[in-house]
Amino acid sequence: MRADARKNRDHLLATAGTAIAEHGADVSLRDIARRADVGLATLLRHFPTREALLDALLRTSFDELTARAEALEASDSPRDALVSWLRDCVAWTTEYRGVTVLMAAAIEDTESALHASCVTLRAAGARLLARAQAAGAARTDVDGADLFALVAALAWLGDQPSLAPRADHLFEVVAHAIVTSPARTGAE
Amino acid sequence: MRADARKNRDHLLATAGTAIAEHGADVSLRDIARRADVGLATLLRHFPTREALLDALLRTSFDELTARAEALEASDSPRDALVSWLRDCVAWTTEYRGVTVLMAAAIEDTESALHASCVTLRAAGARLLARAQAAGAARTDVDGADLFALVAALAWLGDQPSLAPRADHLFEVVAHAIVTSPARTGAE
DNA sequence: CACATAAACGGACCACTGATCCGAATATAT
DNA sequence: ATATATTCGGATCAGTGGTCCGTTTATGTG
Repeated sequence: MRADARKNRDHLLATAGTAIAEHGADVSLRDIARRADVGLATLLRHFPTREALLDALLRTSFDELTARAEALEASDSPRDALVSWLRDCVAWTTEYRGVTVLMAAAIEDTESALHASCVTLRAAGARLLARAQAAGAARTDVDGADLFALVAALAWLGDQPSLAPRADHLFEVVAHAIVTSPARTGAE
Repeated sequence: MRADARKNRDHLLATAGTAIAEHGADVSLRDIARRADVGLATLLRHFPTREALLDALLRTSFDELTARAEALEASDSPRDALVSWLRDCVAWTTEYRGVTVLMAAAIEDTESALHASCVTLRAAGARLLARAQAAGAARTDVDGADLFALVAALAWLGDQPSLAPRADHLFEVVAHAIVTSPARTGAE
């Protein structure tokens, strides 16, 4: 890749990061390009779709989340590991308002640039869930896809300004519905 | 109101109903106008915003849901009354894809044409919840706003094509999290 | 029935969106 | 220094919700 192209790409990524953090994931691509002192066509050449841009932007976060899931697989409490990882997932999405809808669309759209990352994330969650289930610490009638959907719904909830104040509390309620009751997570 | 205006209004409402049922609540207003053989300006004069159009379109459904809630207040099982009403709410939104997001935005936007209907609905749910709580059949740490948010999240889940297959199952999971455990609802 | 007037209509327009094209500018290798 | 392949971005397109204003039309009064 040519040096100037690389510079533009990096600059665009940085600009997109702040723009999305400020105005949500459906900010105008033209605005991002403008703020990066670059033509819209340039942005679209580097990132042909909004999904592609987000994928590049969120890839490291994705990787951190999956890495954290793997680390937690060695934890001594499968229940706490699961709940705490789920909490991290939901909390992470609050950084980038609007990303949840795109992820939900991407998980079953193999064409989407976000598809692979979403599938990986779901698999990581599924492993944590399976471990908790094996330890008798989680309902056995939910699977990885259920978990993904539930996290997405809770994240969406946090994205809606009017519902966001309830998000944390409802996370606890829903989390208790998944992990089996013996000992409460102690967070409420 | 002049006779021709009334006719246009009714025709627009009918056309909007089918258009939204087909393509979701964010279908192009221009399309609706076109299909109704009417100028976009005419649609926007009758219904100045998309919310206003939806409010007119969904008002009867809203009223049916609140009426049903009131009827259920006399039921002999506060727990079943609550769960079955919640199920109805979620099921209803599947008729009009995309309406959930607008309702979530409207519940705290007093300017929105949907605001009043949403507030009424939330109040109806809150009464059913309070009754269940009084009967010891529901968690006491959730309120009407929590209920509204939870229903919205589950409805949103059903709106996402990739997550929709899980919606029914997850409704049961979440419902069990709200009503207290003594007797399962028997739906799983 | 004819006509005046108030009401409703809709085409033309605006600013905005994502997207595409292609001539101009430019970095890089020879 | 030059040739070439790469990158750039302005112009343009079809689409969106929204507004304006001249034209049409329904309606009730003389």
